Amino acid sequence: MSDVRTSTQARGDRSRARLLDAAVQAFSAKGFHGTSTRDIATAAGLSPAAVYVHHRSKEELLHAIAVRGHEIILEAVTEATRTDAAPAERVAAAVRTYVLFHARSHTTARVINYELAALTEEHFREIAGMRRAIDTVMREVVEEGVRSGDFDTPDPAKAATALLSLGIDLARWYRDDGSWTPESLADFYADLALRVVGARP
Amino acid sequence: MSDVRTSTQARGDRSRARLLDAAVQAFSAKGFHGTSTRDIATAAGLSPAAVYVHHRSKEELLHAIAVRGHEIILEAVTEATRTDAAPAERVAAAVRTYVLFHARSHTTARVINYELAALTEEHFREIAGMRRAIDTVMREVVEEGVRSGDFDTPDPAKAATALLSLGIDLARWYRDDGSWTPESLADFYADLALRVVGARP
DNA sequence: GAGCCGAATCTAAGCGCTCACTTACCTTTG
DNA sequence: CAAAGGTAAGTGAGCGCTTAGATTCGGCTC
Repeated sequence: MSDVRTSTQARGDRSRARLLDAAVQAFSAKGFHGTSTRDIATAAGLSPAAVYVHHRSKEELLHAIAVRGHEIILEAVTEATRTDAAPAERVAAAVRTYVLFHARSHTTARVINYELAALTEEHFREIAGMRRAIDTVMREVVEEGVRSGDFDTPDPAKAATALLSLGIDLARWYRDDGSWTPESLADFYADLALRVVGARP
Repeated sequence: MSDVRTSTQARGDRSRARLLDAAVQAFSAKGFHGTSTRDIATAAGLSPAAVYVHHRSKEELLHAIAVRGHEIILEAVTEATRTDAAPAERVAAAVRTYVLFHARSHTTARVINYELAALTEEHFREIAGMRRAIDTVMREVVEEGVRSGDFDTPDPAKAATALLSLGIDLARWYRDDGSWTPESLADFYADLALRVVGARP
């Protein structure tokens, strides 16, 4: 095993990651169709052709970004709700986690929420499945709270949709240079989530 | 005055409107950069060059769509809150109006909420001003309710942002062929808004 | 009311340019 | 030397937009 810093393998891995990172930044700022493969290569410090050494196509870059992002979110939300705490605590934890991700990783979040129409039909269906899974996690916690009598809402499915909606839209308007921190937003939205589902005081 | 159906003037007006309409559909489905001027012209039943008879550029089409859409929303929300009803009723009316627009006109709403990055800096600033005005209307109703003691929320500005956020994101996920009607969503979100601002029962 | 003009609508053709992606080749490293 | 990383120099296709000119039509003249 050789020095990691000079290994060909490690160099390749680093370039691959730099390209993905550059693609996230560019797709977020200019959109998939507004970004050229030259933009991505240049931002990664490589020649235009280098994109195709590590990725099959521009669309495959978007797909990789989308899969990774949705995996992270699904795991985080699942983790947050997989406790034996009361429904109120679990909903608050799920929303807090979800909001923190969308605020802290708003660049990635913008790409994986707003650029999905540029995916191939097959890739889109794959991502749509992951999104349905995230939706299901949130809806089931709300439904459970309603069944147990902890929550009171006229429509648990709409309530769950609204909670996810708030997190997603956060990625659209959130600015790093604003005065609202991810943590203060997570606090506010966690409290708001309990109002939305009608959690008993 | 000649027959309207055959007048040159009327033909021109109709083409202009058809181009704008085609642009809304295309921008919504494929994004600004994913749409070609040929797409727009073809959808409007005209040759590619006809776009430039009625509009200066592709960006100017987007600008016209954005101005129109924001004018409608600002007027609707202002109208809904300009009554001497109690704050709770005014917030509910504003949210109801806002949600109805974003559900019924989700195609337009998608364009004017998600394609603004493609505007020139000057046009973007113009639209940003209109968006701030909409934000102000909503925030002021919430703040007034808090001052009068009708509402109870730890952060009126965040609450107002959340209410607008819900409406905007609705345009992203709403489908005409879904089972949720604009009216049922408006009802649900109006009730939800009162929970969010902590309206006294 | 026939004949014509000017303005507006619209298109065929195509301009210069950038796009995503490929090929043929060199370099680095184990 | 084999395998992987990387690039210079393209490819054809499609882009936004322009130009030159044909067509349409209301209104004016006599």
